Amino acid sequence: MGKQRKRGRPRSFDVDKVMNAIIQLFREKGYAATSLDDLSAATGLTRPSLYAAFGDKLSMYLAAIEAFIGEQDKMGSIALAEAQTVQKALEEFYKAMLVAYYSGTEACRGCLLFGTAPGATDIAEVKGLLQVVIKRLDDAMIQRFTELIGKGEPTKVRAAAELAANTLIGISIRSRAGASRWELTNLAKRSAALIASMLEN
Amino acid sequence: MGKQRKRGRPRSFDVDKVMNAIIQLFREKGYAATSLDDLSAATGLTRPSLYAAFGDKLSMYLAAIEAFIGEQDKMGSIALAEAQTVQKALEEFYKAMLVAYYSGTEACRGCLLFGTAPGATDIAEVKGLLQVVIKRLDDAMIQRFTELIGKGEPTKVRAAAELAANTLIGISIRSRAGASRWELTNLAKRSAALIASMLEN
DNA sequence: CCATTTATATACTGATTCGCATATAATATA
DNA sequence: TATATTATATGCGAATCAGTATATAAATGG
Repeated sequence: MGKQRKRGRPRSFDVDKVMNAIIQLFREKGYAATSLDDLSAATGLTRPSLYAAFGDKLSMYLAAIEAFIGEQDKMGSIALAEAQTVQKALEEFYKAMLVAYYSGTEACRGCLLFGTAPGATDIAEVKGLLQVVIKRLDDAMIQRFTELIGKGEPTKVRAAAELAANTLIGISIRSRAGASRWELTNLAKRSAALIASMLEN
Repeated sequence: MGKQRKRGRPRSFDVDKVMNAIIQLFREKGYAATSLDDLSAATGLTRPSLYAAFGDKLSMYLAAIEAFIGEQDKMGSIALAEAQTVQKALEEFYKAMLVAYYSGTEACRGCLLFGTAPGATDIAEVKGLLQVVIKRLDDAMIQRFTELIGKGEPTKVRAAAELAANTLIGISIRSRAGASRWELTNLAKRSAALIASMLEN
């Protein structure tokens, strides 16, 4: 059950490569300011081809977010799971996120979701997606913290998890404001150390 | 030196009221998705009147940010200055911010700057303004913390200040994702308590 | 070789975009 | 009252927007 050729004319492009170009463009200009002509130019595909492959503009944006966040989730989960102290786990987690945030050109920085979705929350699907991802981030932090320190005060663990999650959001926004990778790497280290120290006593 | 009438035909509208309507609209839909027709409809002014009073669309957006942030800065400074412990100062600070974040209709929530500017950083002025405000926020936190606790470890104070600043950014984004005011008030209290406790030892 | 199926290319549509040109209205000054 | 000055109203215009209709190309199945 490999990939037996489908019936009609085959695609002349690589879907993943094109999706990556779409991600970069939305990441650079946000949802509303990105036109289908921009997307067409950046991908080398005509508008009808884009429609056939990804649907309308909103569908493309949502798909781009899913793809971007899916990759981030994967990398983040690995980083959190492998490290065996809270400090190290957070350090590695932020480091993994920063890899993506500083990929591509200087014009597109930060997280596609945290960077551009808050400016498009008038679209219900975007607002919902943002909410879901934040919730998942909070939960992931709470879960890993409790695994690593054993059951502490639940309120304290929750507060620390929220600080850790908000630190990621802050890093996203700061990267879009022009902060350097080095600067945010240091911020991440300071935050990781302080949050970890709070959970020790 | 009062307000002696100017020469020509007088304005038929209140500039502050109109600016407030502009703020609400940009806060709701972001920069790019807000059209001059939208602004015209929301303010009751014709496009030429808007242009005469506020310049082009970008100028209007930047002026709206300055007005919104100016008010936030004022309220935030008061809250930070009046409280005499780190925990109370942060609690009052976030509380003051949440007043503005949850003003207006349900459609427009959160901070005009943190909510919509990161999605418009392809415009240099917007990116610059975002950077400046974040820097000011960091500095304000560092300064007030050192005033309240006396000179502690500079790195620790800085880290705590960054956590406090990122907490505000996180609250902004969360409010746009649909979090309730009550929910974020509690998050703010938990964060304030934990950050304050870190500075005590 | 022909029919079917899928992808691409060209070109069009009707709506919306921002900004301005022109004309009119309302005020102060001379 | 006449003139200068500023604000508002109407409407234009060139560009861009998202989405699609039609025609052509490239593959498979029979």
